[in-house]
Amino acid sequence: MDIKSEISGLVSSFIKKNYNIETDLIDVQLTRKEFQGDLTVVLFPFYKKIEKNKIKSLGESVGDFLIKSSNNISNYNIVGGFLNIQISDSYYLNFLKSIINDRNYGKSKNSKDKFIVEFSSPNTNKPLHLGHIRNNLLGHSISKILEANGKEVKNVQIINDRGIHICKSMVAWTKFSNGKTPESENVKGDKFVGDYYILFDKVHNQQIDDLVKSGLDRDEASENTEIMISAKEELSKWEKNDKSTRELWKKMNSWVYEGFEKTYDLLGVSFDKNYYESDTYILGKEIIKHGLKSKVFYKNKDTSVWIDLKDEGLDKKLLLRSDGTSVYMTQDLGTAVQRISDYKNVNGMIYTVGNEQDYHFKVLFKILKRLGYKWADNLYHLSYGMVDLPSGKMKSREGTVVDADDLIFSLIDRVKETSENLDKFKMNNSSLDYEEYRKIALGALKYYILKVDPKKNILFNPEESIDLNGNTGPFIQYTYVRIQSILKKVNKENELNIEYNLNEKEREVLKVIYEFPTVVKNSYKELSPAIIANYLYELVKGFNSLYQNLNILNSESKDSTSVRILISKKTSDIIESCCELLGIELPNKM
RNA sequence: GGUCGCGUAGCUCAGCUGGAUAGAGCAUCUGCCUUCUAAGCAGACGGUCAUAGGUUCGAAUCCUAUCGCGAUCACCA
Repeated sequence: MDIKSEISGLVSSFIKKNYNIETDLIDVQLTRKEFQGDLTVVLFPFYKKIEKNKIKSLGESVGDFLIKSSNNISNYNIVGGFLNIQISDSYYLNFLKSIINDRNYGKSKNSKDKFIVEFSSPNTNKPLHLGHIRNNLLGHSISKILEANGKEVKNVQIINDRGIHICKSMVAWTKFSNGKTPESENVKGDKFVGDYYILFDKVHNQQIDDLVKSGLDRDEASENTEIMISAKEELSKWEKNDKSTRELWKKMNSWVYEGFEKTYDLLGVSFDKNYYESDTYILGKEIIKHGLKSKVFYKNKDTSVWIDLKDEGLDKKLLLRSDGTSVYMTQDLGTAVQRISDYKNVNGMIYTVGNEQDYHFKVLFKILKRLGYKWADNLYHLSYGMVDLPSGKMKSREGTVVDADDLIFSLIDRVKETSENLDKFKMNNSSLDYEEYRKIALGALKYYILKVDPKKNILFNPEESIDLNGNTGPFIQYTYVRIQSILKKVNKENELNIEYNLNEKEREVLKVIYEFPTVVKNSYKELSPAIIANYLYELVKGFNSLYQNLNILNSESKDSTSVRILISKKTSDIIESCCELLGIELPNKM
């Protein structure tokens, strides 16, 4: 039985019996580091029921009672209104013994719940950037966290593969490429297509300037440049299913997908299924039709379709343009319904999308509910803050967007350089493999991004902000690698003597290990990888302190050696588990 | 203007459903490489938790107002 609930139960029954005080759930919490003890019962609430000067004697009698009735409790002390309870060494040691070979420690048994997690969801007109990195890392990590909590998880993305933005790239390519391809130029496909999108913008702006010179006002000019008109024609041809347009569209999108795949590989993410807006908008339109029939939606005079959500504190929302074409919301309705019917019996769906779309998802979920879908109650928008740069926001127009691939490769270079300057490698004239540099660089990036609460904005300085020292991914990887080299030196299983007296540092680490299952649950409840990341740091820091200050091997007694080896082993297991939840790979050497 | 989110050390961030003297890392300064890897350890310095009220035995945490920053309120996605 969990020791917390054991104490909670003992205390409340004791107080009821001896003081005749009915209590709510007794709050048992972890004792703060500065004080002696492991768990703390807060006695302040009893101020109301008994006189203040009797609190201490109340605490004492509770403490004495606890020691008498549980052999897991070895001691207690009272500071102010806090009853600090010390858990016996044998409890910790038995606990360690019981989990030492449990590779799934902290994870829940399969509950057969099925979840869909959507993330990434790019446009197909340009490469992935830093914002997508945060999205991908969050989505991937949440997916792993759900799995650790016993859910069956499907990872999906919705690819925005149609619209004016793709047509822009298509027009620019047709006009200016002379038939060049990613292969012929040896450029990554998404980058290749993105470059034509940029080229479109450049030509477009020139033509605007020309038109302005000839007397048009700027807004008008921007709608009427030669190249923009071509793009619109291309879009309309696409809508009409024009064969050559569709073929070009397919070709250029396939280039982009190839490029995306490479970036996903680099990030270590993958998807069970991709959805395409070019498919789902059709279903979306069907849903609108039904919604009109059932009067959930209404038609304006101009034949555009709307929903009125004013009575829910929201506004009216457009669902179909007057020309019958679909909008963002139309497609999202279709996508949601499609997914649920694809996967059947879905218990929850999580959308990993930036917080600029908070309102959109509020409305989407409301609409689905009004349409009568029962599962609409189980939709969750995992909303995250923007990634800002020291220079301000990322703006594609100003060229301040940080390209995902570029960023990753420059990080790998930096890690390599830093590593080569470390004394340990210089002195032995040795170095690491590229594979290790890659893992370290990505570990740094992933940890850096995931340790921040998802809903907060991140300030990202590509030059300076990823350190390799301190509270970073590499620190965690480094600790892990050191533990492996300890464990390599001892290959025999060590017997654990339950009579052993733990010292303070050992207790510290065991306390943290004890908390792991709670942390996994919390990160699921809050949908926050940051909880895992911050926990991981606490564990690793505690362990390092133990590691450095005590001679783990060859220590004064056989017992202390075996305790420390087992702690090392379990710490290493938990680091592995946490890193898996965060998508961080662990190097073999550092 | 309406709605939503954020504001904690010089910088980047933790702080779980209210609990003890508000915690880390970076930066600055002091020690520690003959022990298992110094990408480390031990320590110093650094705070009016945006501000003002309120609830409470107790508030960074909950409520209200104000200020600051951001997002959003499109027949864009």
